[in-house]
Amino acid sequence: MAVTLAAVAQRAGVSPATVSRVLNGDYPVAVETRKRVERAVRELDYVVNAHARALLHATSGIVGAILNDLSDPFFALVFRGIQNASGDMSRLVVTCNTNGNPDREFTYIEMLRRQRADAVIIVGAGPEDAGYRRQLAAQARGLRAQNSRLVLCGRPKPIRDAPANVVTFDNVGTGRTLVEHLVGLGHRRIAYLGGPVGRTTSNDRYRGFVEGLDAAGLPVDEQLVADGDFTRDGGYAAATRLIESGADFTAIIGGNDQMAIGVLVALRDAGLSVPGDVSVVGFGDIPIAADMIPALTTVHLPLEEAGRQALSLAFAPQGPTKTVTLPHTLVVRDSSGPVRKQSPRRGSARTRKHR
Amino acid sequence: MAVTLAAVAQRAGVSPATVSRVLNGDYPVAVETRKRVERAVRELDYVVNAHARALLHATSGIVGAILNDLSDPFFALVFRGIQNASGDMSRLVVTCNTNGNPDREFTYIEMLRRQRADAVIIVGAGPEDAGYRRQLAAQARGLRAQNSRLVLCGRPKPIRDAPANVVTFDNVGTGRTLVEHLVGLGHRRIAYLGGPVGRTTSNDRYRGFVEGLDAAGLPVDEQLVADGDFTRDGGYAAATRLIESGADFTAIIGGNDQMAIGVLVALRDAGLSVPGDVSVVGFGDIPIAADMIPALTTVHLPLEEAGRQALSLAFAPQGPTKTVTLPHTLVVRDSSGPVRKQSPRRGSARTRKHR
DNA sequence: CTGAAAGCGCTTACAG
DNA sequence: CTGAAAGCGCTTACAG
Repeated sequence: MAVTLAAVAQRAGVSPATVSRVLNGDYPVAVETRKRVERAVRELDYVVNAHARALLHATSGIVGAILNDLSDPFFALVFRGIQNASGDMSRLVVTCNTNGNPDREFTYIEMLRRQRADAVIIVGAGPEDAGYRRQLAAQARGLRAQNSRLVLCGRPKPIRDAPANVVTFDNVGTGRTLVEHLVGLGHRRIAYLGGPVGRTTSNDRYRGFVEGLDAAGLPVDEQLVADGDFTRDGGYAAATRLIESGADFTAIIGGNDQMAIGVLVALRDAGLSVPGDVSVVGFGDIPIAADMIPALTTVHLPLEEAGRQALSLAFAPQGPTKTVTLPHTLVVRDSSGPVRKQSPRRGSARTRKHR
Repeated sequence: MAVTLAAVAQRAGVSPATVSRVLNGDYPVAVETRKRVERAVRELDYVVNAHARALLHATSGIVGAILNDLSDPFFALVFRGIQNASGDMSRLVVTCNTNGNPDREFTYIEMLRRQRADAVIIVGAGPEDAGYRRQLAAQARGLRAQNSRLVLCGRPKPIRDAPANVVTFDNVGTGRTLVEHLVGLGHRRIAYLGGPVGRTTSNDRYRGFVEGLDAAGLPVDEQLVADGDFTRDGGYAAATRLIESGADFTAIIGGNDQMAIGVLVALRDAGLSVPGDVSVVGFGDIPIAADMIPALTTVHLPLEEAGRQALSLAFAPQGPTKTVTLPHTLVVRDSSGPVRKQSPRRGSARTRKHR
C-alpha cells in the first residue's frame, strides 16, 4: 500500500541497505548515490515505517500519559508540563483519558505495553483499595521487565517496593494549611466538601483537614462534611445541599479549585456573600481561580512543574526508585476573610471587592 | 528483552501459530491446548508486540490529534469530544501540541505518518498563507496514499481539492452575530481585540465584525482594533492599552472567551463597570464563561460535538470529501447591556449583578 | 485441531 | 563505499 524502502531502492537503483544508510545519515555514502536516493525518497514521498523500526530497536519513542480528564485544568496543566519537557519532539505522547475508571487505566497500560512505550506516566489520584494497588504494582513490574518505566504523578506508590518513580504533593499538608489559615481568621465551624471517596488525593486532603481541626482543638462535625466529584457542578450541588440543610458554618473548603468555584456560585445564588458571610478556599490554584470574584484563596500546587519532573524521571538513568514531593504554598486572595460574629444569613449584602 | 510469543509457545509446548490463534481467539483450538497457552501467557506476563502486528496489518489503531495547546479550554473541549467518540478504547489517541507553530505541525504529521496512524485530526486555526496551505494539501495527499486520512477541525480546507474532511464553524457568521447583538443594544463604537493575525479563525471572525459594522452602516475605526494571541493575558494587555489610549468606545469584542475574560478583568482593574460602562462579549462559550462576574455574553460553539464529528469523519467510509459546518448560537448573559448616553469614565460604579 | 514456512518493512553485522 | 543475508516478533495461507 504505502511506499516501502525497497521501492525507493529500486527507483534509485541501489540496495535497500544503502537507502537505509542514507536515511539514517550516520554512515559514509557516496555523494552521487546519496543524491539519487534522496531524489527517489522525494519523488515517491517515502515515509519510513516506525513499526518496522521499533521491531529492531525495542523502543518506540512513545510515552503514555494516563489521566482522568484532560479538560480538567489540573490535568491539563500537568500534561502541559509533560509535553513541554518532552519538547524536542522526537517523542510522541499518547494521552489516555480514564474518567477515573481503574479498569480503563489497566486497559490503557496494557495497550501502552503493547506499543512498547518507553514510559507510562499516570497522573492524578488512584483508588486506595488493596486489590487495585497490588494490580498496579504488578503492572509496574511488567513495565520494568519490558525495559520501560512507570511514573506516578500526584499519588504515592501503590505498595512499598513497586518499581515506580513518584512526583507528588503533600496533600495532607495542604489540608492542614487551609484549616490553619481559616482558624487563624477566627473560623470554628468549617465545612469540607471533598473529592471522590476512596481516592488517595481526596483522602489525604481530608486527613489534613481533620488533623488541622485536631491541632486547633476543634471537633469534626459530620454535618459539615460531604463527598463530591472534583467538578464545578459537584461543588455547586454539595454547597447547595449544605446551605439548604440549615447547618451552621462560616467557611467552606472545596475539595479542589473547581469545586470551590462551584461553591462560590452556589453561595452567590443563595444570596450569601463571600467572604462576608462565608469564606471559601480550594486546592490547586488553577489559573482561573484568580479571576473569580471574589478571587479564590487556595493552595498553589506547581502542576506544570510536576509534569515536567514526571517526564524527566521517566527518562532518568536507572537506579533506586525516587519520590519527589513538590512544595505547596498558600495563596490568600479575597474569598477568605475574618469570621463574622453571627451565623450566615440569606440575603446579607456586604461584599468586599478588589483585587 | 521482553517476552516473545515464541517464548510462550515453547513454555506451552506448542507452535507459535497456535499461540497466535489462542490470543486472537477467532480460530478453533483444543480446550486443553488453549488452557496451556493461557497459563503460559499468564506466567510469563506476555504482552503482544503491537509493532509486529502493525507490520502485518498496515494499520496501527492510532489516531493523531494535533492542537495548539491542550490546556486551552477550546482545544480541551474539542479533544474531549475526540476521545469520547473513540470511546471503545481500541484506539490510542496521540496528542501533539504545536503552540501554533506550523513547523511543529508538519513534524508531527510526519511522525504520525511514520506510525501509520489511521487518521490525523488537526484542530484549530491554520495560517492563511499560500505556501503553508500547499504544503498541508501535500500532506493530506500523502496521508491518503498511506490509506490514512486528514480531518480538519475548526478550519477550512487549505486548497479546494485537498483530500481532507472538515468540521468547522461559521466564524464569519459569529462575528456578524456579535456585532448585530451589540448594535441592537445601541452600541456604535465597538472595539475589536482579536486573535493572532494571519490565521483563519482570527481573520474570519474579524471579517464578520467588519461585515456586521458595514451592515449597520458603521465605519471601522482602526483605533479600536488590535490583534492578540487568544490568551487571557493577551486580552488583559490589549484592553489595558485600549483604555490607556483614551479611545472612545462602549463595547469590546474579545477574539475568544479567554481574551474576553482578560478584558473583563482589565476593565475591572481600571475601575470601569461592565456592562454599565462597557459591554464585553467573546467567542466560544467555554464553561467558565458563565461563572464570571458579570457572566460573559458569547457565541456558543459546539466544541465537544465538533471533536466527536471530527473523529467520526476520520473513520467514515471512503467517498468524496465532506465539510460539516456546525451551528452557533448567541448566548446573552450579563456582560452586555444597553449603551449609556455618555462615554465611559473611570471610577463609575454602577453594576448590574445577577445570574 | 496443529505446525512449518513465508513474509510484513526495516537495520545491521559481515563481506567485499 | 556497497550489497546479500539474517533477523526483529508476529500472522496467515497452506498442508496435513
